[in-house]
Amino acid sequence: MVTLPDGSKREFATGATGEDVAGSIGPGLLKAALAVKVNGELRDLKRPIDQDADIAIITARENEGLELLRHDAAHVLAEAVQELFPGTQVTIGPVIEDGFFYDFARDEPFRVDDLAAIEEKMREIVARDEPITREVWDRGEAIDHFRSIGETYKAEIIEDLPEGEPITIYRQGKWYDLCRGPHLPSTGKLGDAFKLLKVAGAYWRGDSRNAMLSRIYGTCWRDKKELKAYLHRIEEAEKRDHRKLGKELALFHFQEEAPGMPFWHPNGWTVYQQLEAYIRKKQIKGGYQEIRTPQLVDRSLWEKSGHWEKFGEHIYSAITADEKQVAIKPMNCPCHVQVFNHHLHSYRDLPLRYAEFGSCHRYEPSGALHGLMRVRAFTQDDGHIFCTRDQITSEAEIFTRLLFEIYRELGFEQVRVKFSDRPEIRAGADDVWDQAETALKEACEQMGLEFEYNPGEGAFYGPKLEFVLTDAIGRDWQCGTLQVDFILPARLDATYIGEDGNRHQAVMLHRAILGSFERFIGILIEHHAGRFPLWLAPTQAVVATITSDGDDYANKVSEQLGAAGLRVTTDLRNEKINYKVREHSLAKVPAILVVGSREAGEGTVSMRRLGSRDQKTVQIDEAIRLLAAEAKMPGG
RNA sequence: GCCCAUAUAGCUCAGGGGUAGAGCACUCCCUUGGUAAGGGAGAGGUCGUAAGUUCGAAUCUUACUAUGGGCACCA
Repeated sequence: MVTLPDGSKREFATGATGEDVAGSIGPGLLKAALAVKVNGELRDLKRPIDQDADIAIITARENEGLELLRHDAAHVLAEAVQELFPGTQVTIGPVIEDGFFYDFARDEPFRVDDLAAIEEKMREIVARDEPITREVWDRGEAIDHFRSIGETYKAEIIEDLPEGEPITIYRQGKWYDLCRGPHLPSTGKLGDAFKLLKVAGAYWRGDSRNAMLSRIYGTCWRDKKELKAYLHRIEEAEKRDHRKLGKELALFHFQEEAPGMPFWHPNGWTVYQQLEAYIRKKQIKGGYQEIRTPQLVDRSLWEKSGHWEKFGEHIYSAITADEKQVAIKPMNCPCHVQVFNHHLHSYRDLPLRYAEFGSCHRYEPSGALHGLMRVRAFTQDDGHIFCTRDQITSEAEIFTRLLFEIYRELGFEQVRVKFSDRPEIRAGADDVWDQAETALKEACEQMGLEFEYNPGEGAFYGPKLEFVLTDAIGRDWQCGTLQVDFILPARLDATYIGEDGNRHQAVMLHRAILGSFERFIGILIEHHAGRFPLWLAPTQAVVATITSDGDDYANKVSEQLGAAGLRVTTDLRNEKINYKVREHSLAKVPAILVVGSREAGEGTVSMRRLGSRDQKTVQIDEAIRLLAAEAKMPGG
């Protein structure tokens, strides 16, 4: 007796399979069926259902079905590879977002050029429509078997499976692999909506001490249409790549002599300065005092803070003429403690909120560099709040409100919060951790802040909140952070005089909203696809003439816009207006003000906004009013 | 740092053992044209760097550097 999702019940003989159930409902469903869900557990279609159960037939329409397709694509890939490249060992091949990959162990890594032949072989295997069957093997025999055929990685995987876990082997044609399953009934069900995308190296078990395997990535969809849509989506994302736009819009560049360190050009630096001015305004309003600390600080301070030992390999340093070693600061916190410590503080002074647009350098591994997103020279919108333990909750709350306000004003409505608590390796006593975690959690609760729990992911000195925003095309970026720290104040003796007249150790809250200006601007570029809102746009308006008769008038208009605080340029070139419009549109200038004899006669401009083919003719004053209002920095 | 790929004019790219090519941009000339490329001419590169093979290397080999895609890393 089985119960279908619509509540109806059907009777079957014992040993009936998912296939039988699907077939009894209809031939269409039988054809589309990929697997069956028995009491919530996904199973092969051909596996007998040995009890009364709730049954759902899974087709490609369900996400679970799509995942099955991807999983099978990985298997077909592995079969193809082993057919074409005998001696290659298989390891693992999971489903990932939008596709799958399979890691192979091979002396010669795969090359991009190999993909076409492998994909061709995969299509052949699909065409063969090999039935896929499930077998349960004895554990010891399985290990011996895989070892005997030279599949040492598979043998190792089986050895690591928990005792009692059935060892299932899936066979398709002559090929077979250890797999938990379930799988499609046959390779033909995979269809043709898959594509191999790239090769990559990947460490066995994700550990850089292990051998590097050769990974092949692919994507797989329900049909060709979905595959095409996916490939289109990737292309669209590439169009907003901040490195491409950075070049096109003349925002910044990188060069070989300073890898990972951006050279900001006038356009990019304008965006930077606007963003900085905005954050400065918000932070001052939010009760922060801005400070500035040195770039070069003697090694001894970093030794005392613990950074030299723990992060030494990331620190740039220099030997001075008097043979001292100075570190180019990789972070600002120790310096902020120096400012705090320079005066004696009463509990009445707390909380004390210091902010610095702190320029930091970190020697990041070469392979980690990525445009503005991962750099070696960057500026944090850093801040440290010195407070008492009792103030952690309220300070966390005040900070989080500020952060959400800023994200919203910058156009990011969707923000997730992750709460990371004590890691295995940590400093400080457990009762201190209890207090820090409780305080942070209370702050979240008081604000009604929902968070994902990220166990064991905290900093070694304290728990933290991480703020992840979602951009216009749905990608997540972790930007803001709030970290509770009891360790650094202890190491660097940050204290205050309490009500009782005794010295107490201050608590330090490390916090950033943007994270780094470089990275955040990269995110903004991609979020807006290069079309910055007016307040951030490097050039806000261009006044373009139709003929040289309009030059004087254009200069006058331009001057007035400039006087109103707008960033404006004038295009008097001997070019057709079509040409000028095209060029400034490609440069993503938000407003093109065309002036000809008509406008000059009427004291108007013909305003064309980026992204629109329409234009409207307005008085100069009106144009200034409209643009100046829109160009206002958010947040009052 | 590790694997794979890439590096040719300001940009985007083609070419390929016999001493460099296109389009755009740039300069000059003609054109004064109403909302996404008007026409003509010219200038511009020791083909990422360094070795090697060769009569000859931008082209083949190796190393290095940077960049890209991943992996590891991201305090």
